[in-house]
Amino acid sequence: MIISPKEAIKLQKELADKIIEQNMFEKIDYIAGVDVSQPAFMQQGILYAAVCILSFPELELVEQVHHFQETDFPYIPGLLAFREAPVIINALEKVKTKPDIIIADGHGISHPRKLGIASHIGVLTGHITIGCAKSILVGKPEKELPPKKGSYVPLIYHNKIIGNVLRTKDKVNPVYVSIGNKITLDKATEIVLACTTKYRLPEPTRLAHQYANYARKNNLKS
DNA sequence: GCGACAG
DNA sequence: ATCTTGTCGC
Ligand SMILES: [Mg+2]
Repeated sequence: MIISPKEAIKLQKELADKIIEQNMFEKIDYIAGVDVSQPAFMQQGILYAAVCILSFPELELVEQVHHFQETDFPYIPGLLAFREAPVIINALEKVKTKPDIIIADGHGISHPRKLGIASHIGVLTGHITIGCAKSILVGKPEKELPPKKGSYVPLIYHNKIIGNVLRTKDKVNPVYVSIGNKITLDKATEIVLACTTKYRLPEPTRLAHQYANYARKNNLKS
């Protein structure tokens, strides 16, 4: 029962209606970063997912887990979640320290059908999620982005604001922040910036990427 | 029909 | 996404 791209698109349209664009949290003590690592140019193969839990606002690593499994779904722009979300969700179930917010490496509602991987994970798990992508899938920046860290401009698609283009480091390419689930764009942007130190990517996602890569290269089991 | 196109 | 050392710019 391998879901087809056509069925995947239909499912995205249904799940998109379940997204809540309001802050559904009160306190933020722990933030998780999730990402996936895979062998070069392997459409079919094993995917390693990593979840890094950081204390907030200290940003100290308090727990990290990984999980790996085979995949059959190829990478198709717009359908990334059907390839990466399964292993990520399984990894999340191994975590002891339940995160208040999850930041995913990819888009949230800044997606052709409003259901990028961050929203996909949010709707399926009920978690509060934020999308933080490294490049644009759809939309265009409203105007030129100033070079200073902390500056941001709206990401526009069909004349609507779907996210924010955020500069997380002086004179370095920005990241694209969007609502995943149960949070507002303003709060999501504020949190991503608060999670940023000396690198382009926010610490949760940066560390998850690093650990997923480490787990895969060292054939970590479990 | 053509071009764009997260990771 | 990943491969992979040195090298250029701030
Ligand atoms: Mg990734």
